[in-house]
Amino acid sequence: MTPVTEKGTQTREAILDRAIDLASVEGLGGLTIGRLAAELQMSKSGLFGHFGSKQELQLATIAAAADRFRARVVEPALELPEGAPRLRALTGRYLDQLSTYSGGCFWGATSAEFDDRPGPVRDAIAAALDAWLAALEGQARAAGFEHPERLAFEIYSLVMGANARYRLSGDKRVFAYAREAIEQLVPE
Amino acid sequence: MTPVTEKGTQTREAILDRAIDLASVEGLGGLTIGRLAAELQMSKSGLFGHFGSKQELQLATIAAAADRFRARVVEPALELPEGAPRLRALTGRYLDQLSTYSGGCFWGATSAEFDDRPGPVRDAIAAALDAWLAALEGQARAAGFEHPERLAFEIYSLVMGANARYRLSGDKRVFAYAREAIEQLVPE
DNA sequence: GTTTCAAACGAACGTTCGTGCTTTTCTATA
DNA sequence: TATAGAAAAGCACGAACGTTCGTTTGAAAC
Repeated sequence: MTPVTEKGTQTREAILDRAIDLASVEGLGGLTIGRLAAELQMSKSGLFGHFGSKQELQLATIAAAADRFRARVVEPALELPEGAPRLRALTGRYLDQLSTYSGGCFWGATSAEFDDRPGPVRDAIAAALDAWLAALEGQARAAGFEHPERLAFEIYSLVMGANARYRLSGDKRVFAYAREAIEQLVPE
Repeated sequence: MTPVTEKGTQTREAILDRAIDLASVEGLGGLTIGRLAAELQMSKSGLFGHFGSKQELQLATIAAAADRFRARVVEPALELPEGAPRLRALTGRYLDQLSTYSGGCFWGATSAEFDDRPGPVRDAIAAALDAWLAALEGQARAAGFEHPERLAFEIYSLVMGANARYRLSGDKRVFAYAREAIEQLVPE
C-alpha cells in the first residue's frame, strides 16, 4: 500500500503524476486503474498494490493534486505582500496555469462529479476547495475589503467559469474577461 | 424509437422527465439505463426500445432539459422589457430554480463531464450553453453595456459558481452573494 | 551464498454496463 | 369485437470495471 523502498516511492509518484493529469481531463471516474496501468506500461495488479483500493487511489490523487496546486499557485504568491497584491498573484497564477498548461483543471473536473456522492472522496475535494476559498477570503480581508467572503466567491466563480467556458467553447478570450473582471474587483 | 401511440409518448416523456432529474444530480454518466428503468419500474429493454441507443437517450435528455429551461427560465423573462430588466429576470429566475428546486443544475452537472469527449453529446451541451450565453449577451447589449460579451460571461460564472459552491458546501449564502454581485453589475 | 521481502506480474473472479434477439402484452382502429 | 402493430418484457451476450490470488523477479541483509 504505502511504498517502502526508494523504487516504490518513485513508482507511486509517477502513478500519481499521471493520475492527476488524467483526472484533470476526464474526472476521477475516467481515472480507471486499467487505463492508468496501460499508460504507465505496468500491470493493473502491480499498480493496484500501491493503493489497495480504488478509493485510496482517488484520495491519494486528490492529495497529490492539492500539493501540486500549492506548489504552483499558492507558494509563489506568498512572496508578495499580503492583501491585494497577493490576491492578484493567486488569481493570476491560477489563470496562467489554466490557459497555458492545457490539461484542464483538476478541481473543475472533479468537484461537480462528486458533489452528490457522500464519502471520503467528496470530503477531501470539499476540504481542498474550502481551503482555496478561505485563502482568497483571508487576502481579501487583509486587503481591507468590506465583504471578503463574497469577494472570494466572486473570484472563485470567475476563475472556474473561465475554465469551464474555455473547455467547452475553446474561446481563450474568456481568460481575458476573467482577468478584467477581477482587475475591476481588486484594482491595482 | 420515436413513439407512435399516445401511451408511447406518455411513457417517453415520463422517462425523459426522470432522466433530467437524475442527470442533474449525477450527470449523464450516472444516468444508467438499468437504474432509470428500475426507478420507473419498467424493464431495461422496454425503456431501451424508446431510444435505440444510450447516446440517443442522452441527446433526448439534453433536448428535454433545454425545453424545460426555456419554459421555466427564459419564457417568463420574455414578459419583461428588453435590456436590463429582462437580464435581471433571467438571472433571478435561474438562481431561484437552483436555490429552491434542490435537484442540482443539469448544465452544471453535465458540461464539465463532457467537455473533453468529442461527439454529438458534447456538441448538444455546448450548443445549449452557447445559446444561454448569447441570450445574456443580447440583453446586455440591448441594455447598452459596453462589453456585453464579458458581462454575459461574468453573469454566467456567478450563477454557475453559486450552484457549484452550494452543492459542495451546502452554504445557501452563496446565492445571495451571486445576487448581490449581479446587482452590482446590472444596477436597478 | 543464502535468505528475505518489497515490487510487479498474469490470470481469473464477480458485477455492471449497453445492447440484441425473441416473445408476450397491450392499444388503437376498422 | 377482431386484428395489425406498437410497447414492454425476458433472457442472454460481450466488454470493462475493481478486486483477489498465487507466483516471479531483483535487490538488499545476514
